[in-house]
Amino acid sequence: MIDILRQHIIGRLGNDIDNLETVLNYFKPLSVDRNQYLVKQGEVCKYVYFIAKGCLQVFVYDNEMNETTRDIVTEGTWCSELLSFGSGKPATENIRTVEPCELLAIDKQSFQMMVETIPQFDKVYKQILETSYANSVYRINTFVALSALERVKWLMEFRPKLMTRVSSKLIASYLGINKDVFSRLKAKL
Amino acid sequence: MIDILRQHIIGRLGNDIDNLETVLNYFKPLSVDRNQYLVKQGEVCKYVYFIAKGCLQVFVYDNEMNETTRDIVTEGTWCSELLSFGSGKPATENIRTVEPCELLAIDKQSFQMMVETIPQFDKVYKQILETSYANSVYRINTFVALSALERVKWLMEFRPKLMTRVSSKLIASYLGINKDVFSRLKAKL
DNA sequence: ATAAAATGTAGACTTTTGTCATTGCATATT
DNA sequence: AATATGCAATGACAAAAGTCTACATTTTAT
Repeated sequence: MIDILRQHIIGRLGNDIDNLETVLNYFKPLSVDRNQYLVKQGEVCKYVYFIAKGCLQVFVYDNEMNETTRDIVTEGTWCSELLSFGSGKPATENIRTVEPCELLAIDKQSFQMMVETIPQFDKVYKQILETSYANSVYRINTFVALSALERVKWLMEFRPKLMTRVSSKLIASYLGINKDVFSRLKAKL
Repeated sequence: MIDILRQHIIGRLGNDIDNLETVLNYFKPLSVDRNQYLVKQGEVCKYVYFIAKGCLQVFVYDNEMNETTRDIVTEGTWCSELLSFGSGKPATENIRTVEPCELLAIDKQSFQMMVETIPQFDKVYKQILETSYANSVYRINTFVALSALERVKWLMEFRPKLMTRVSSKLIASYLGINKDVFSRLKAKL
């Protein structure tokens, strides 16, 4: 399992990293059932997770406990409530497993030790932050002006695998449209 | 004008900074007319701007040249297409003055020299990035699930000054709703 | 100061989206 | 195996949002 992370890091920083194996030892492998919370709104996010296998939902609750999903994240990527992880302040979002997952978790202390051990690793946090920011910006610029139908088309073009992998309910909350509407629009296409 | 930036930096890093005045000298003051582009989609963003006075619009064009506004930024804050500035890749967004502006601009070379001169300044980039990310996340989680009316209410609660300061057209493109709808909803409240 | 251009509002109408109730199906639970 | 639970699809209807036109007003440019 750890090999997936090894490949990921080599892909980003190159394979001339001295203490790569030491670094990898900082990560704790976790097997998690589906529908388990990794992060809860209001609590501090203590880990950054690398998803070796599975799928996570990043979302918030509104007043009526409806879910709005900001992101659906699958294997080969990082996931965390970064701002809480970085600052130690309460998280503003929830993260929950959508499927049984294989995760590699690193806590803040280890993360900081890692940064000291391997100067290059400082870049990783920055890279994750920049990627996260880029995704958010993209999402705002893409979604805000799109109609429900256009959002569905977007999904089918750019994240087609999600259509079959996760529930319609989840996708609807990701697209910001009603689940009944989503069902109808799918039928239309 | 430079004093506004001085105060801003002191407010963030404290006033025990050795070379503060040297740092401030890196910034070029700019007076810009309204409706001038600071950054264009497709071109590289070469500066980070501090807004001493005025108002900027951060937006994208869609296929029909409609504008979608991701942010409206006023004095006392930083503004840039950070990802382009950081990577040297083409910008994905446009930035344009909404009013005549007094800006303080710093280019990348100066920015990097500054980071070397004042180690603390490394934090500034990270802070700007984190703040930008936090804003984006907030915006997604807030807006995606809100109706047009709720978005207008949100604006009146959290950014009431914009209502009188900038055009309804601009606000509508910021809220992601039609300008006629925006006009009607305002009348309702 | 004046003309030109852009903006804001309003009404009538169309289209899109949301809500609710119903049904069938699949998946857990005991 | 029987029951409960959650999810997806559909129809009927209500509500919201978008479009288009017209017109008044404000702002900008000359």
